[in-house]
Amino acid sequence: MFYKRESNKITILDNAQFVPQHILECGQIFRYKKQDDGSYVVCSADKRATITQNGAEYIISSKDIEYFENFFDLKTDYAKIKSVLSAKSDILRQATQFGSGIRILRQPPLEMIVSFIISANNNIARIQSLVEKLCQKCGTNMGDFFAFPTLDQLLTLSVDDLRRMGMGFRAKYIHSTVRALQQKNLDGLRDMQTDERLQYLQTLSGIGPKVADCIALFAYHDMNCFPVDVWVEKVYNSYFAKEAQKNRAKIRKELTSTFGELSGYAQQYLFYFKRELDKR
DNA sequence: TTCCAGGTGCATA
DNA sequence: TATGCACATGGA
Repeated sequence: MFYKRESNKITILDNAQFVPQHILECGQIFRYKKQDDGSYVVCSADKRATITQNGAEYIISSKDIEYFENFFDLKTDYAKIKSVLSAKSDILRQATQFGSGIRILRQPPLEMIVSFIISANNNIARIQSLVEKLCQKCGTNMGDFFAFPTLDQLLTLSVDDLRRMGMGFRAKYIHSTVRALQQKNLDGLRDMQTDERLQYLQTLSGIGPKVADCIALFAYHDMNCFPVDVWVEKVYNSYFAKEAQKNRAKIRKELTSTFGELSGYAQQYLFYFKRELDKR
């Protein structure tokens, strides 16, 4: 075990397998904040945790510690995954080294569905601010933070309410999708095969192939998925393409056939690697 | 001012 | 099946 769980905290003993910056800043979660002292506050559904550093160790503190043990996917061996991916190509070796502490979070389906509808043609800073506005507008006040809204709470919002928050053309997508979800048990999607799950998700308004992949990956931990966005397009054309390719379906097909059931992991290492490098 | 952001939906050929 | 364009908004 690389971590120790107690009643209200988890101590990460091996920081080669857990780096908060890598985990939180690789684009899979929008509800986190870095504090002035370097610690992080992370929110998911109606739960909250803080991550602080103590020498070579990280401490995750929360009153819902079992939830966050699962949330951070602590039972998966990422050393093994990185080792397999590194052997695939030089760029994967570099990417897994660069984002060595990445872990794919296990997040609530409803929160991922709404958040990634908001993500369409949007930038990460703005997605974060819109998700936070949504929580403040109709999520439960937990004292020191606002919970992500429940389906019932989301159902109280009109298209105009959503527009006033700044959702733009996504307002009607969210409005329509939360209504469709009244008839659906989102936990039932856990038992589906990859294609069936993606197919269902794409029947929802505002969800196309890329957003469906993100939801499957971050809410259902389906590692057969490889979301292709502008950044993955850059990754593909920089490191994998024989000739320039803009067709995202073709890019996805080739990359999933390269990485198989480790696709989701590979996607996050590559996304984080390319995006951070281009920022500099 | 113009461009761009973790795309999708819809019309057209 | 494939391509092109509109869609809101705010930061760089």
